[in-house]
Amino acid sequence: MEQVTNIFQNITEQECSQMMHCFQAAEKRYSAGSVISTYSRDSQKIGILREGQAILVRIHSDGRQTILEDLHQGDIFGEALTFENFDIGTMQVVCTENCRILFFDYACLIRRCQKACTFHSQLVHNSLQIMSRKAVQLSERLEILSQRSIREKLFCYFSILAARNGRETFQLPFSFSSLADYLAVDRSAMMRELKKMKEEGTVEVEKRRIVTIYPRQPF
Amino acid sequence: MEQVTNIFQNITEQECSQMMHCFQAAEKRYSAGSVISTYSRDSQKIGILREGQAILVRIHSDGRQTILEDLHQGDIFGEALTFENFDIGTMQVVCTENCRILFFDYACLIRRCQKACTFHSQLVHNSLQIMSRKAVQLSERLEILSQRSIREKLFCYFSILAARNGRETFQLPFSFSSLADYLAVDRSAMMRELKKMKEEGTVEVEKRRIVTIYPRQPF
DNA sequence: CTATTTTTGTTGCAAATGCAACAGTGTTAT
DNA sequence: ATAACACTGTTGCATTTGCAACAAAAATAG
Repeated sequence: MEQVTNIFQNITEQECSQMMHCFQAAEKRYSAGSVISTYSRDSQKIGILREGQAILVRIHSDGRQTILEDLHQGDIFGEALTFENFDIGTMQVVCTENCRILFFDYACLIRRCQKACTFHSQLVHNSLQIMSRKAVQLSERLEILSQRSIREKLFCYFSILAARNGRETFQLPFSFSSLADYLAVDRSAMMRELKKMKEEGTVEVEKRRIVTIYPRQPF
Repeated sequence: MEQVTNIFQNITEQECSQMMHCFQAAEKRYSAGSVISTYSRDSQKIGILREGQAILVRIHSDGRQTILEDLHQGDIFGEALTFENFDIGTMQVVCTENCRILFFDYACLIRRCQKACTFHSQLVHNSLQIMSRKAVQLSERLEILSQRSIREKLFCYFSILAARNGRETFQLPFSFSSLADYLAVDRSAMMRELKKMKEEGTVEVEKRRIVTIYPRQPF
């Protein structure tokens, strides 16, 4: 079974164009910094982030705002999907990069349309996959951030990457600066810790290539 | 619109029992510490956590394990929903409390059964709601844990609770010990910080009743 | 190729944090 | 009623961390 990253995965070109019509789909572009107003205006639409990055924010009464969710390529969003018991209009989707977004009717996703398109099951499956994979990713990062020290955070993240790669060696997916952001720690403090770990021989670092050397397990 | 916490919300009793048959549903009980083996054996089943708590863990080759997800009441899980590009059998759902779990066929959820039950849309809608609400919750905690200091973490969490309650006063949903766990900080350090904040007058604490006093916004 | 920007690597220092340990208070079980 | 247990509140101390600041290397743009 393959990994689902695209809501239209395993749906043919032909079915897609058929569906676009069926669902009254429309693609729109937004520039970095702009607010996707369709979000609050038409709660019946859901959006698929085809390209770019965005955030889902909640606006507090005092003007402060909380980031509720980070949205990346392939993510699905829409009021129909995030409704909680707070007021409509207090939430916004804001583009942090130039975005390309495909909107379509939420009702179409959850029930079959008149024409009884056969790919509906696949579409629902893909949606569920994308959302549950997101939960796993978020939980993964939560586990990392729950670690108390920088050293533990590094270890935790490294072992996830190692496991994902199936070996003790792997490539960092981003720069050390971004790594510090991802681990939510100070970059210089992280570098210092990394240096110590190298000296102690618990990791080997060469550019973005990392080799983890697990300490002997006590038992 | 109301908050969806139960996958069967807005589905009548009658439809439910009809569905149970339709979906070959079965409820099982697990005691704390036990592994839900159905998870890896029958990948076509999904589970609904009706009662209790569980975790989704990945078992590494060296015996170590990573918690991928925390599962709480109402959560949906199943291999069909969490499959990534790692081996089957390396993941387990382990009960951390006594659990009551309802299993049913995943295929039934995503496509209409022979009898064309009308509540399918509702079921799919509920599933999507539950999963997206989970993403919001996880992101919320991520934002909190991304804060650098204990003070910022407290503020961040308190303002989320305040916003949720619609006022500056609210009740902590759990003990201070649990709060420290939730914020992933040392309890005594948190108490110390809380004391400082009380002295400075930025919060009022009386048992589990918290009043946040926002500092004047600079502009 | 050169200028500019981003990333990496370092350090001193003050402040924040975790740890350990203990006492007091409240809660629950027997 | 009393014991057992969980939660709260506190403190000293060693360690870790964040911050600020700077230099060098690497990547990118013009």
